[in-house]
Amino acid sequence: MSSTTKEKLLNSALDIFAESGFKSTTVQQIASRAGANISAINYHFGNKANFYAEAVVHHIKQSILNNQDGDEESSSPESRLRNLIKQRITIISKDKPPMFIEKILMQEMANPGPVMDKMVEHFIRPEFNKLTEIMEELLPDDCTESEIRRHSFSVIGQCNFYLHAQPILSRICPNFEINQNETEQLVDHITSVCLAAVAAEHEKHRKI
Amino acid sequence: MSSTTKEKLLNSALDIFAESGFKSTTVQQIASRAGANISAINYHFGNKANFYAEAVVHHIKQSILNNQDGDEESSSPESRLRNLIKQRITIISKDKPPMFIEKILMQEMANPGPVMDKMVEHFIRPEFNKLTEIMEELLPDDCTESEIRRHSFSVIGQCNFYLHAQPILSRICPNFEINQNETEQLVDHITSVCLAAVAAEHEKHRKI
DNA sequence: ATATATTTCAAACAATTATTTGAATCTGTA
DNA sequence: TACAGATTCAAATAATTGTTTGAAATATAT
Repeated sequence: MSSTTKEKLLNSALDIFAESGFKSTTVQQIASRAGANISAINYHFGNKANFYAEAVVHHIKQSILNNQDGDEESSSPESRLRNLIKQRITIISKDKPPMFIEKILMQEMANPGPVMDKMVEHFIRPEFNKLTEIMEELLPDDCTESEIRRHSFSVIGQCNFYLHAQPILSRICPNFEINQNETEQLVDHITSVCLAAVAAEHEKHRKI
Repeated sequence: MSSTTKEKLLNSALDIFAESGFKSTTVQQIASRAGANISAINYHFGNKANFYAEAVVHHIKQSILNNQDGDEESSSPESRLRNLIKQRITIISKDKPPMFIEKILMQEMANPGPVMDKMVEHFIRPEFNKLTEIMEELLPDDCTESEIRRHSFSVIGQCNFYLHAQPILSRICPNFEINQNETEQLVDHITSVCLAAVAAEHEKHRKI
């Protein structure tokens, strides 16, 4: 429990930024929650914007370390796809309400800044590349780059909806709750939708 | 060109709010662009928050009026699905870069406020209901509510990805441009993915 | 133990910004 | 024309907030 002020600031920062956004969050709030003086932020990080950026990458790196479970490179592309979808959807029930990084991502999508680039490089692009590899294996060999890309986007789009559209979901389907059971059903659903699409693509290319 | 100050304010508001978000937007900016005095906003709308809300619903209602093209209630559920997807995707190329309302929606998703409720009631729920009806027709009769819902979400998720993840897309696939041609291909793709999933669902229910 | 560097803190600073105010101007009406 | 209400405007207000400052406290190294 001997964390430095700098660490305490970094830890207090993310959930407040995630909850209220960069602009609405005051350095006072963060400093208070960290039990630190206001000027500690400028002392350790220079200014608010840089502090925000450092806090985000700090937590991204940390969450990457935590989620480095075996990737089972060997298994079939089908089960690797399922696994990727599961990892993404599971964030909802595992992270419970928080999902700080996803909320930050939302804000950066609505209002892109320098932090968006860091998020893309640190965890979006790697995951997208992994997904693309899987789809390349699954789809017919004569699929174009564009076709593969569209199938990848279909996977991401379906997953992200549940991660990012919670405020819509809770209003449109108040009884819809993503518990452990629903999570499994979602993973099954999205996986079979994507695999059905893959099968249809094979069918189409066979006819030609 | 004889628009009242109130109208000029409403028209100048949305794109600035969409671009910078509620908090970052200053009433000064909007008043300047409208060629109005700052106090006009408080005079006509009471305060900034209410002005923001009124501006959003004003433009939602207006855009609903503009997009009230024939809905062809009679045609097949397949073509109605395709049509719904097309309408949604076409926003990108039709609205060109702006897409003010979608940007506002993004911000409300990242940081929900009273405006989110109005957006849900005014155009999200109606569209969702329409989609649900279509999916009910397409899917096997013994599909559960939950299954139908998941299929609907798959449609929305895929569409919304292109509407909302532009900042990610432009970074991850700099050469990916959604022009007229790509729009058509996207509509085709999403439609066939969803119909393939529907077909698979029929297949599954037949076996049981 | 002393000197040096680092870190913390309360207070001040400077800039921004939503909102109010009260006079001036315009608009329609009798 | 003259009057009443609505609207516009420049200026003032009040509150917030990121940043700076310089002294005090703490840690580090000699």
